[in-house]
Amino acid sequence: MSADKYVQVVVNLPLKSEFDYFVPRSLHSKVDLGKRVWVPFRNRTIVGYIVGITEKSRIKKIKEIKSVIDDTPIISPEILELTRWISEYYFCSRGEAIEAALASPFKKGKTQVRVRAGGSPYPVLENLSGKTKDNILTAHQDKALNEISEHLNREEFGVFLLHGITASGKTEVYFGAIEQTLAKNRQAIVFVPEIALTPQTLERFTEKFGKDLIALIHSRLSKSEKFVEWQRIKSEQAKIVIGPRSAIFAPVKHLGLIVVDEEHENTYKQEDAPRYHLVNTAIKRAEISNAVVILGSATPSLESMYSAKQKDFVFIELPERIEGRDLPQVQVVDMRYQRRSAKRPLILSKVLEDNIAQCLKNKEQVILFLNRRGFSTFVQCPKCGYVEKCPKCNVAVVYHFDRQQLVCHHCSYHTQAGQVCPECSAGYIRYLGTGTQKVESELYRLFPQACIGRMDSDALKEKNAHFEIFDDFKSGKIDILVGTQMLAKGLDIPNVTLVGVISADVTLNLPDFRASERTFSLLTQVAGRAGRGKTPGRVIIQTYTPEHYAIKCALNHDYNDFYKQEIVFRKQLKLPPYTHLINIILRSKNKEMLINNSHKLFDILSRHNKKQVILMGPVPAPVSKLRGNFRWLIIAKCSDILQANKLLGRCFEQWKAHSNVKVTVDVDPRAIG
DNA sequence: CCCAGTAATGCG
DNA sequence: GCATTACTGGGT
Repeated sequence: MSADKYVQVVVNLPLKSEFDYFVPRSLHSKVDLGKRVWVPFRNRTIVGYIVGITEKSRIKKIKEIKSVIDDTPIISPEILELTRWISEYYFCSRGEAIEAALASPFKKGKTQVRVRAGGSPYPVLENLSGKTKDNILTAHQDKALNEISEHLNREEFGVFLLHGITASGKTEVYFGAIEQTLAKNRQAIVFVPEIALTPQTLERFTEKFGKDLIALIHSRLSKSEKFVEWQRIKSEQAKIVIGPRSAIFAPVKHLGLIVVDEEHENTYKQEDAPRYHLVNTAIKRAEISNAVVILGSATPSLESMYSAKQKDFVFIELPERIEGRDLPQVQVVDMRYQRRSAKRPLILSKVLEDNIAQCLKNKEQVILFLNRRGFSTFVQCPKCGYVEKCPKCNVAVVYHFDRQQLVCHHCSYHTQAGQVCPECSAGYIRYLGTGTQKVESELYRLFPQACIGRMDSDALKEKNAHFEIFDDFKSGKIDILVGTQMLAKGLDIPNVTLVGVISADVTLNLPDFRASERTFSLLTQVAGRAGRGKTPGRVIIQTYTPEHYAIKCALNHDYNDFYKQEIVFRKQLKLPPYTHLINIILRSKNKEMLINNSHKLFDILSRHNKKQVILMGPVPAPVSKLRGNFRWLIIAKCSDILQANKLLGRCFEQWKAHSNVKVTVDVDPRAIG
């Protein structure tokens, strides 16, 4: 008679504990780590994931598993380990982390893919050559690749930070490293910030390796399409996985290389539980599999650059553009000294207007960048000063011209735009502040003969086809493209010779300690869109603060200078990368209860704190009201996340918050609040 | 002492 | 997260 069997199971609920179940003898041979089981839970039956198998349990009244769902484990030991680490580092349950890992083929997914006539809506891989093929590396590329190769050959874990200015040929280095990985019979994962927006990257990958070796994962795939890609990866037919951050859970068997392109991008941070950051998580996965990580960027995040300076990452550099192309000439326009008319707002300076006209004359294309969508960013009554706000979020509503609506950019609230002030009904509402729609209409007025396109998240919804805008711009149908930050990435169009930044101040003045970093990075990326062909490019940046170092350094294409200045400020204020932040966001519809419970939690935290963390707050969050919930904030700064999380865990147990006060913990948040 | 509405409890 | 249980207080 063999011993009894019990399994430890986690479920997709925000519960930190594991649950023991008895395994009936008939199922002994079926249970295995990483398999799913049906288990009785309260009065219902739910899916659980087996994370442990033992011969005894301390639970008195134990229940038994109903059945085993999978014939073979759907979660590999590596992913089990990775998700356990995610739950500990990012303060979520193991069940939630595993759920995120499986989300790709087994959960969400479009049931149908819309196909437009004459083409396909998302990048489709064409088998162009099927073989690796055109390339002589520059001296810098060669040197960078050699350093990485050494590591790849030893099959040893290591992280490389590849700092390559725009158009310096980072992709060629990725290609070389991938070739080496394939030669060793191992697989690679390549991360891109937003798959639908980088069709050109994909094209280059298929040209190089052929579509048979590539598995492409993105959010628009249907469930069955995702499943097919998953199978191709599992069976090792596909050797190269290209995808967004969720591809970190791809069932790659022999992982040799992880490439994170544009590693500084904010989209690599997941905004709901589990709130993991891809760069951090990719490094962990590589560590588990003895793989190599390449983080590539023209503007590395302060965190990554700091790690490189500390010698935790190996730093490699591509300081020159390929084919000896010059960096675009950047000009900063001080908007304080621009002549303005009393009639209309100042949107385009004379310099920018003249340069656009010149481009149109030369049949060259123009990109105009403004990181704010909508028409007017706020509406105000000139008589009584009333500014219309979202009743659920307490932020100013944005006027959208096409819909004739006032729209909240935080929730789904929208209302019909009126003309008369709803407060004093005396004044006529004024539409102030400039968004992409207003820029678009100004361009129609100034250049009636030009073809103008707009590219922001609203345009995608309206037309339901941003690839069309992309295609039209690429083919030269569109002369001037106006858009938000989604224009900053990946666009590689030789005929674009002018890039205009309508206002560099939008991102610079956000209440966020990363505002300077984001501004510098956006300006650099956006400037990199100009002059990718034979004609040298030109960049015009409009700003009211031309003396700011983020703008000056972007003007000089000087990342090192920017880093030097920014890192001092981070050190002084004890901000990342000198410390880790943990955002503890409390929310409730009941304001009094929220404030009470926030103070209560803060007191418990202070009492238990043995210098694991530095506590700040509790204060109203920067977004003090969101979708009807009031929000308060406690910030913890620490040097050791795991230690700090243990403290948080103990305090939450004691806290016993009022049941309508909810709390979320965001580890290494991208912004405060 | 009943019950409805709300807060606390704990899931194996 | 959410169903179950405990509690609170107002009403008869």
